[in-house]
Amino acid sequence: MTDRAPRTATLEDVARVAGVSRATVSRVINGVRNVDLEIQELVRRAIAETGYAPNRAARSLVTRRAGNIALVVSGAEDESGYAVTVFADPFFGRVAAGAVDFLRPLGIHPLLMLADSDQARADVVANLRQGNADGALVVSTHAEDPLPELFVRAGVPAVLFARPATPIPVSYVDLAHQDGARLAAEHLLARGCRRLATITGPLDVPASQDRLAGFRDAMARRGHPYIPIVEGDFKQNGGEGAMERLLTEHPKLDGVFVANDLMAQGALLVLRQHGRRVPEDVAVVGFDDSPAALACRPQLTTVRQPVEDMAGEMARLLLSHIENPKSEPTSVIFDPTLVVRGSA
Amino acid sequence: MTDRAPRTATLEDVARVAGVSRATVSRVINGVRNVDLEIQELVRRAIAETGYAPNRAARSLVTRRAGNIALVVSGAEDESGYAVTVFADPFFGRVAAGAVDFLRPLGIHPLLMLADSDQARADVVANLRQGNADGALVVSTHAEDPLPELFVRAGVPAVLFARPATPIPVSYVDLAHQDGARLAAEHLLARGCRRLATITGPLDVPASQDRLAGFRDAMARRGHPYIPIVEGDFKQNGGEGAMERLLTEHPKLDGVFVANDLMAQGALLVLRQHGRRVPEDVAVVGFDDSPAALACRPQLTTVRQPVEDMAGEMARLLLSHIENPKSEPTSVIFDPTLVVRGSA
DNA sequence: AACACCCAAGAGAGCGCTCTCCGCACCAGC
DNA sequence: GCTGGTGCGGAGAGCGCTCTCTTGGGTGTT
Repeated sequence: MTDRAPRTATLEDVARVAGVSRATVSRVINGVRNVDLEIQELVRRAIAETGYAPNRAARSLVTRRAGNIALVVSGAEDESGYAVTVFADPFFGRVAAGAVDFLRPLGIHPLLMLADSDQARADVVANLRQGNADGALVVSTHAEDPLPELFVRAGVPAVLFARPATPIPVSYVDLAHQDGARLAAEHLLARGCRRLATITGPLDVPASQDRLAGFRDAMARRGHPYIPIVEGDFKQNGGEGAMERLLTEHPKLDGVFVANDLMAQGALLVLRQHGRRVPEDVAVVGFDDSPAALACRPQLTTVRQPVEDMAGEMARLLLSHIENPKSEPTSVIFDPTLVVRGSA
Repeated sequence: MTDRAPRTATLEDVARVAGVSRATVSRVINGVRNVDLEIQELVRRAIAETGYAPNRAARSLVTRRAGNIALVVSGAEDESGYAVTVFADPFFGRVAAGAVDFLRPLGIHPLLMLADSDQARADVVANLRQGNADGALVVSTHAEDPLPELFVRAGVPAVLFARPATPIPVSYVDLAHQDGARLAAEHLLARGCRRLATITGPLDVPASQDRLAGFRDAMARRGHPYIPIVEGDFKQNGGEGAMERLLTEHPKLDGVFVANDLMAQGALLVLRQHGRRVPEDVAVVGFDDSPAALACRPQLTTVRQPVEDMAGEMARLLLSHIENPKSEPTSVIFDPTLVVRGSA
């Protein structure tokens, strides 16, 4: 090669310029231990002069730390050609935002990975085993996601969003879904609704089960043992279909608890089409407090899930597991709050 | 340390098990050059047996390639505490999806970075210089973003989404915004609208300027030299405000071209509040074909921007620049299409 | 004044890989 | 039978860093 690039400065170069040893430069860069203040200044000047930037690969090689973590979305393959629906989902955006907010001050950036097939999951695990990231934040789009198990088996530190459907020894953060559903139930009853129904999420997902159980339980305690339910899919379309059915089967209902905002948005649309005023004729409470809640008219009263904080906590847990690999799995459960807006 | 972990297998271990040299194992792993088929099989077996996973740091150290690329969102600081609004924006989600779709088959994962302050931008550049990623995909949320310039100066390969406001020698992909606006204009005129107006994006953004220019130009050519405009901010709220103003100042308008779907969604809401039927009284055309377009009622007729394909092309360009560092900057301009739905 | 002690700084090994350089074996050509 | 080419595999350097070990000089104690 005749025209090799002007090789970027190394520790050695800085050391030479500063007139000290490589080890000393390393020490001031990593802020460790007794280095004379004058020499520190000397080194710093040499770093500036040479435009030195430490080589992460070399560092990683010896520290056995990548300094990156993975943010993995795992689930079934999307029917559309693109991964669109996952990443464009504001829920995922909130997770990413929460993780980034927590990690950025630490100089850590998440690697975005999509694991929507067994092959992809194997690739992701291999990638982590190769040391491309020190651990993984996992968001599963479906119940029974095999990825967490794979991570556990490979000894890769991982933290999940939401309790796994099958218990495995892995840390996770979650929401007190039942409490959230209770909040919704109490609010609907308090505003005078008496003929209530609920649109649930996919019932193989623990979160859906919990929200349903919490709602039923709260209603039962208050003298409403029977609550009509329709199972949805957490998407707007599903919410529309479910609301149609509910309206057909229970035309006189006056309140609905919808297990997430996207479906609630659909439900609102259908209610309006059928000439029902919200909240006068039918009150609607959603779940999540996603951006969609604000795009609805009336704006959605909803159970807020502090997704960003939860994602931040995931990152915190992951880092501590990376730091201390033999620590026991933990879980952190967050409390939901009710955000009252126009729909109920 | 008494209880050191059972050190993960290295090339050396595989070589020993297979009874060959380290170099040979490396050759079969990287699929290079003449290795006897029998020996290949031997090595593969040894790899499986030892559960070997190559160490990326070691490889990166010698190849001088991270095998990662950065996906950077650069712009002004968010007023909310969280990075929420950026990542929860479906537009960003589509970019991420398009990039991931293109990169995943290549075994490359994007590093998610947020650069919302000068400090953060400096950190991002430093991170790239350290070799944490081989190049950057840049999405700027505002015009005059200083990040691209920083990358160019640091010699970091970068590809931008959208033409930079100030010309700099860097590759980018973009949309033929003017053509898109023309499509909207022609459609509105074709359906009989005669009193048209437009809600623009922030006018310091080239895309906004182009959409406005394209719309005005197309209208002028068809005998409508004057078009009322209101400047928006690309957000739903802004769209609502702008529509209010438009309705006040031009109560008889019968068609609006809104520079993005989010604002169009807001405009639709306001039109309904004011008792205008869409599309009968006022026809509305949006821009982007974002998921919001489907959440509107009526669903939004909009100019589709093939964001996923554009992001994929960004990744392709970036990879080729990484491959061939002295290649000239290029740009690729995509064509918009009109998606006709209910609103116009 | 002699010794122990401590702390700052250097020397040097080594992390796991790639890749160039070589050597060896085999074959064709004269 | 010798030379030259070719194809396969090994040896070994070296990527840039961290970190242990060691050295040397200053300080404190008796």
